[in-house]
Amino acid sequence: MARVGLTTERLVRAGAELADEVGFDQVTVSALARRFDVKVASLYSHLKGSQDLRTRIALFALEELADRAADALAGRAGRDALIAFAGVYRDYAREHPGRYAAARLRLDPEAAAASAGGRHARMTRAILRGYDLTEPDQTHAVRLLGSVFHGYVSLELAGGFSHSAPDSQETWTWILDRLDTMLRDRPPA
Amino acid sequence: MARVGLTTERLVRAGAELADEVGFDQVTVSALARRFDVKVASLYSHLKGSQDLRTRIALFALEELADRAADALAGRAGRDALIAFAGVYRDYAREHPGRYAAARLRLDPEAAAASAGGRHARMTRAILRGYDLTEPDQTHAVRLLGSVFHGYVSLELAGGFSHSAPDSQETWTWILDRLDTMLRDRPPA
DNA sequence: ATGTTTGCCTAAGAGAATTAGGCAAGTGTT
DNA sequence: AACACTTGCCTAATTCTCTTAGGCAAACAT
Repeated sequence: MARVGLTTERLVRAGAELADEVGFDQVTVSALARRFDVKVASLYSHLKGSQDLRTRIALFALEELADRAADALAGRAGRDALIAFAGVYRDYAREHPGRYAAARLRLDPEAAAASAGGRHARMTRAILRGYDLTEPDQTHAVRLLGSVFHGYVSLELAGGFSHSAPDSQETWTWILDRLDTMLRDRPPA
Repeated sequence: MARVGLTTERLVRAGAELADEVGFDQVTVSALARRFDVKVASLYSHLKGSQDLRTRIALFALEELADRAADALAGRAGRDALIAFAGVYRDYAREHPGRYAAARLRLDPEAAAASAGGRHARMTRAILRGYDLTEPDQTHAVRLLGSVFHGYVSLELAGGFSHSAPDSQETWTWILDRLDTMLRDRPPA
């Protein structure tokens, strides 16, 4: 009985790849076992079960995404930071649709607290410090940016913008441009 | 063997209710059969299977949502129309989270073509006629509104805005106000 | 070499999806 | 009212995934 060398770490990484290939919904302990050419029960030494696997993939994706966002933000501010940050989300979702879907998994409170969710929120706030917003407005803006990025990326991934002109990239640029302007302008009172 | 009177129609409606109660992901032909106190195999006279059930629930939800949106739009224009239309999405998602999730199901092209997706797009364009946008800008704006509404509603449903001030309603109003202003303003060049 | 840990196994049982084939409750004809 | 006919719901069987329990041997420490 040759040992394959399973670890939770390797399983989660492989699960993330599997998600990108077949969709996060299709990630199953059975499929993962097949991928390692191992019996299903063997995974239960490393994972609590199916739900645990999904949660771990989600946490992994959130970290990876936060790392990329942090890189993109380094040395940028204002409009540049906004564009770079937004691009990270969009690119990640297109490169890794399964992981992106995983990152949107609804986590239970304890998992959420241990997740990179907080980093994401802090980075968004950091970008907004480049704009001159009062406190409640900053929170509103955090929520707006989250909504636009997530919403756009979801719809694009679902194929919503693929069969009509103008192409998606143009709209993306247009939207970021308007958001930047909106945040810069003083509210009309 | 008393006949219960199953029909595709009744099954889909019950499936939609089930989705609202336990989540769209948990909607299963088995659960649906239990709900009608009937054996699972009996549903296969009315549905092609599990995937067919989910697709039908999605189409049902899209129609229902489009009907509500059309009602809300009747007799309104401009900013009022925007606010009413957006409110329909948000309220629907909060009243019927399972159906809303169903409506976001990725449909195969033929199902998508037969869906109310086109009505949704046309209504969004109708709202934008109240603003003075050139053609490409109108398409960009359709996509922006879709992204914001969907993104906001998803995040709110996932509990993203529930544990911090200011409350979600305030942000919602703030966002719609900014969108209205943005669409009204001539672009800065 | 020896004992301990532990990685992967076999076995077994439950729930979900799907297909094939059967009987009786309805429906329509005469 | 009796006829066949359609069809709604059934039983039965197969496949697949998830999960737990318990076992053997490989890796590791000494």
